[in-house]
Amino acid sequence: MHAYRTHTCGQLRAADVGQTVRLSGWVNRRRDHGGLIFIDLRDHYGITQCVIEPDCAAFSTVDAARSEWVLTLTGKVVARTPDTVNRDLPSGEIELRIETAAVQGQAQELPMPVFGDHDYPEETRLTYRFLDLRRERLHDNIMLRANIVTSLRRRMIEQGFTEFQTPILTASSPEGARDFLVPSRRYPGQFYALPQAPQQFKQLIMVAGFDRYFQIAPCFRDEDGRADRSPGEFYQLDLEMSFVTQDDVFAAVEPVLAGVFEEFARGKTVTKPPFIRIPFAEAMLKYGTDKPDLRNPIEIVDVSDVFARDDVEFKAFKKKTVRAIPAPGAASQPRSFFDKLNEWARGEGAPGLGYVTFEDEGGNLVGKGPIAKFIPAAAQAELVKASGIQAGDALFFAADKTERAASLAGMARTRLGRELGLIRDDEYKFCWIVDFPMYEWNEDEQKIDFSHNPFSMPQFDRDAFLALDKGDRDTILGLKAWQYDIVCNGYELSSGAIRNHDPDVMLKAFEIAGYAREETEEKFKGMLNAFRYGAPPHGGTAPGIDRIVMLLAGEENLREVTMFPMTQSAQDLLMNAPAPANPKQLKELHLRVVYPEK
RNA sequence: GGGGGCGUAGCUCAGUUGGUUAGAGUGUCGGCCUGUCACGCCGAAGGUCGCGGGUUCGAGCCCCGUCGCUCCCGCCA
Repeated sequence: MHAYRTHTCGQLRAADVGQTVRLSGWVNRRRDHGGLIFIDLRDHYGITQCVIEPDCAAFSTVDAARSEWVLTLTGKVVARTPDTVNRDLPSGEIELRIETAAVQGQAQELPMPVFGDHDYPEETRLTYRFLDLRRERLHDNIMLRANIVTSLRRRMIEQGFTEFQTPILTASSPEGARDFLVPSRRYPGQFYALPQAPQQFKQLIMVAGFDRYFQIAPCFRDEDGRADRSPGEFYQLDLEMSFVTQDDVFAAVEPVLAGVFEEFARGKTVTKPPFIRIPFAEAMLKYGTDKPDLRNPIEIVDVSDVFARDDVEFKAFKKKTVRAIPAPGAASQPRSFFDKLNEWARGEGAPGLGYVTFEDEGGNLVGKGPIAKFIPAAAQAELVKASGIQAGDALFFAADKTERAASLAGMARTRLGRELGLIRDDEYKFCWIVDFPMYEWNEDEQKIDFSHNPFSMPQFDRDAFLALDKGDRDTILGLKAWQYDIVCNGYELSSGAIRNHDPDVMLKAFEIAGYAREETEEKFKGMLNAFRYGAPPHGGTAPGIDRIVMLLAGEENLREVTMFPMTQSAQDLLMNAPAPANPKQLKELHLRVVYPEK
């Protein structure tokens, strides 16, 4: 007989009755009836009830065992009597009658019980992650993650992509997030950087002629965390293809994502390809964000013109961008509902959130509420027409400079959707956001910045682009890029582009963003050089693995789908990182620590 | 870097207007219990009320500071 087990704890059934078997696992639960002890033995595969009576030689061993001790139990599989069958347990028709018992590992009093589905503070869960990972919810989430990754790999390989590894120790990149730096021992004062993404490598792989690349790639960015953004590191399904247009990339990615979501959606509906494409500008108008949750039926409309009318006397909205957010059925909400939203808007830095409710009076929709009296019937009729609202609905207004009005309207849309219960939670709704602006105006530094990915190809004639100069500011800020995001249920799942593979256009693109040609040459030497020896047109994208798993697991926090996450403040409480380096290490690396003052 | 929430027994939490000895559940330990599966019953131990300072006759509670976790803003090509 095997030293530890003949079966797993999830394996034994009525058909195994009579066999002598050996199980190993953790004590999930111990029930002591004095003369009779039940042990629920748990391993990765399941739970089997084991029972022992006092006349057995192993009794004292089992009697001493406590929760989470690791035991090896040997004995006969017996059928439970009909009245003691446990229907909730796959192994519930049988139990193991313990004959011998061995303790493989004891457990101290637990800082966090494994049994049960109670919530525990993040700090405890992270410090004792190995215990948390034993618990059903996290254990299942991590297995789901593994299965999703396997499925993604299979789907990519089936589409003719090849997985390549790229370096972890590489060069720092300008633009983008803060880098993690790794000091060089051999070159005093010089540093490697961890890749923010394998961006340049995958483009070099295309130049090298490999045609279709993918990788489950670790990415490192030294930025602060959020619920949907791990601090420090995360994983992407990084992919790149040669000789493709935007449509080709979409056609390659859609079946992979739709497929993997179908596979793991557990009954929820998934958008069928092709996913709809929403231009960035339209998304900002209709949804007030570039990552709209399309499960929310509310669509924002611009009503600046209505409030600009001479017969509308509401001064607060004059000469501003005014966006209207229809709130279906909200007219019947109590006054407190509107007050709460107004208070929330103030908290977001807005002057407030005006509203008009609409009711049917003799076949006409009539506006009610604090600001309705400033809007004459003709203007109200225009609001109704523009927003498509009906009797019993309300219309909220966000008024400000265009960008702020759009953003506030977007947040109000999300909030209203949630509070009015308009968002179905049994759907995964995908869309592409396309036609991102290439550049944006940096108000603080009074300069032009890359809006998103500096490696994207501008949607503009090559010669005309090369001829742009400072005087063409409006043209430059109006430029679109071959740049696209995939959004699902309000989460940005993926960002990608058709790349700029033309060294002249690339130098020009960086020059517009304020980088001297020499600087760009220096920073991107490897890639620019490669582009001068025959570069194919190419493009790709990189769906975030962690967010995909989070969505499919129905979680709202990445730590629930990450095996060993850091805290929001980027500490690893289990391994105790970061930690001071010892003097010998520092000396070898030619480093001296200068602590911040105060 | 900034704002909000939280921090009381191993764990989850309650704790009144600032007032006697800070409670409950769970876990732990001891006793009883042969069919439980959140087993049950009896009993016990267990507290730097995150930390430091202040106000007060008196602080878990009020004030100031600080630390940690978390959510958000900034940041995230």
